[in-house]
Amino acid sequence: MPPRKPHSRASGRVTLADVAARAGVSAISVSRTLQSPAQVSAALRARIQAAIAELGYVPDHAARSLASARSGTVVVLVPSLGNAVFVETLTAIQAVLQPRGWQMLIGNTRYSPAEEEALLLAWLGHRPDGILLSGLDQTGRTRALLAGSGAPVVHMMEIDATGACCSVGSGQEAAGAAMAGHLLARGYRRIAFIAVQLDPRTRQRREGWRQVMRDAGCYEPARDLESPQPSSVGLGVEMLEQLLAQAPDSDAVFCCNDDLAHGVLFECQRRGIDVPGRLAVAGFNDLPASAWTHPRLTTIAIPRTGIGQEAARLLTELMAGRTPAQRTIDLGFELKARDST
Amino acid sequence: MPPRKPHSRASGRVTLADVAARAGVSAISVSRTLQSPAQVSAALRARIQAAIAELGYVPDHAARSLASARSGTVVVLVPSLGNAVFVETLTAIQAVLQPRGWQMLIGNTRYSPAEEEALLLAWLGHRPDGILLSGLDQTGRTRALLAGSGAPVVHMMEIDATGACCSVGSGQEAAGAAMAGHLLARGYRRIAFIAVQLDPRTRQRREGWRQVMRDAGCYEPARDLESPQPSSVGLGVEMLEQLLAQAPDSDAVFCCNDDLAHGVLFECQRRGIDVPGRLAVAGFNDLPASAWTHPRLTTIAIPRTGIGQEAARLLTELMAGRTPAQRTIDLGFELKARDST
DNA sequence: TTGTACGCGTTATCAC
DNA sequence: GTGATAACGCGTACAA
Repeated sequence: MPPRKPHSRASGRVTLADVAARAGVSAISVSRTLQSPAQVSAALRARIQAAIAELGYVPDHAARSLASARSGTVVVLVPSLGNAVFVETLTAIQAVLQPRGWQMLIGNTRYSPAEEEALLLAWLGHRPDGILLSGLDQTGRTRALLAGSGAPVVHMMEIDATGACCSVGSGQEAAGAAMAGHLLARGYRRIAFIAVQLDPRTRQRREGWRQVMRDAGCYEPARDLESPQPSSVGLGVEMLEQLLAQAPDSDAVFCCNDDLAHGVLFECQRRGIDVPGRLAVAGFNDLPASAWTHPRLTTIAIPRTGIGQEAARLLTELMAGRTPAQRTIDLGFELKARDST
Repeated sequence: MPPRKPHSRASGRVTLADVAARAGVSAISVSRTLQSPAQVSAALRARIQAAIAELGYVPDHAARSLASARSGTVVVLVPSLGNAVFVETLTAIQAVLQPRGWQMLIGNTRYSPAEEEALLLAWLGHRPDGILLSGLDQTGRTRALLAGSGAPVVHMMEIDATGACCSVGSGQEAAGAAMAGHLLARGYRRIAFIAVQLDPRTRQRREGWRQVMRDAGCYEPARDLESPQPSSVGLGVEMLEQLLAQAPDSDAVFCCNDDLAHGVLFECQRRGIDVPGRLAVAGFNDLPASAWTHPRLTTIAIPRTGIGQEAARLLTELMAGRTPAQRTIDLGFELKARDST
């Protein structure tokens, strides 16, 4: 019985074999010119490169990934893309990974551990060589998926005191405490805190503020505001209204991030509230605009570029199979005392 | 001679075959349970799904892509991630593509056609099923790569009057003209324009403004400012200084985008320049904060969510092999006349 | 330095 | 409804 006619399922695209045929060499030589040119003689290389250019060959990532067991991708999950903090962190990560041959698979979790889990599951099919996560509050299933993936993981933004996982970030509680200290030092006593989004980092900043306020004997629940809504300039306006309604004698507001503080600043201008004379305003994150508001905004800058760089560098160490010098890197923060306090 | 011992190159991860063995079925049944459950009997399906869960099986994207000639990915290239316009467009795209089973491979071109080309080349290795681009100003090589990829392409933000390619966006020149008309209608005559970044859309907006100003006999080169720098709030401050230096009698400024306008607004407050009494200020893009600035900013809103939705929808049509009703979709814009003019 | 044989994990195809 | 077999395009291992 004659063998069944092999049915071609070829994609019609230019393959390594096509390039090889064109250059009159074997496929593996083409592969080598791309992966480790040094192993191929200059003469062959030239012929092959010409063939690649003529045919417009683009290596097939799937085939390469399957054959080499390396995908050349790194999954990066951030809670938001509308926030300069994460965008700049992504940029810094890319600056480290791209030159070393890795591509980023970006996911936006929208501050939801459930969405994070779903995103991770989806991206895991790409067999990433490494994973970069924001925060430490993953779901149980996410932890299981991470463990099962076999890929090294680095957490960004927060630091894990236990050292159980690799992390690069800033101490959020310490930062919150520092701002509270700054306001007290400037003589403010009736200091409010506006917490929105209520993600773990927001809570930690608030905890730092509460602790210092309690220690100073100044903590009053009426000045401890919160809203689960996502942060925005408009929400800052709204929260200021709420603050003025429920604790009108407050002399300072510490907003859990800069967007909120910008809204507060705008609303103060609209109402003719003098900042910082009548009300001091502080933010968190040091967004680019915060250096230019009127008055210029006092805020806390976390080293987002540094975090991205260090996290990516740490991950490349782990992906190379090396044991990093430190598993936990606290990059600190900087209090930018400007005109609004 | 005995056959060479086959060297295992298995990745050690859970595969379709592992799940099949566990469930006591063939690999293809597992595959079908995942791809087209209807083809598998309920009994088998249950056993298989249990096995999948027990083993924590995650399908290998590379193998699937290789075998099926469909990658399930769509490349989306945007000029910036620091701009709410593109972030919101991305969100809208994802809302359409994700439920239909596609993943986004995001690239940030930083307004550079050369970076766009490099990014495209890198992502093309993933054999995307479709491609979403921002703008119409691609390099020759980019066009060649696109054509060679075989994937359908939709351009966003600008519209292609020739209909040569599929595009979804707003007429930038018309929008620029509309704002010029608005300012003239409000009685301003010494209207300046601040152009930064100088991407094609900025130039088109400026062209619209110039045309209307010339027609009104009000165009003066001294009020036509430009800077190649990337847009930022700080640059707005700087450009206002420049404007006041070279054309101090200007009675209105049209900024090519809202960041710039925010900077101008802040600097006006700092200098005590009354807006809009002494100087009217207008922006472009309607960033979320623009509704809350003091005074609230007059600007032009382009339907970024609609653009993302329609572009993604159009792309899905093309990816399905259908011929879309229209290849060019102009979603228009909306002039938000607020307090700053 | 260059080439041959084979396997990576999955789905298309065809047979039962 | 279920399964056996053969690709998909490339890199690893080994041979020459």
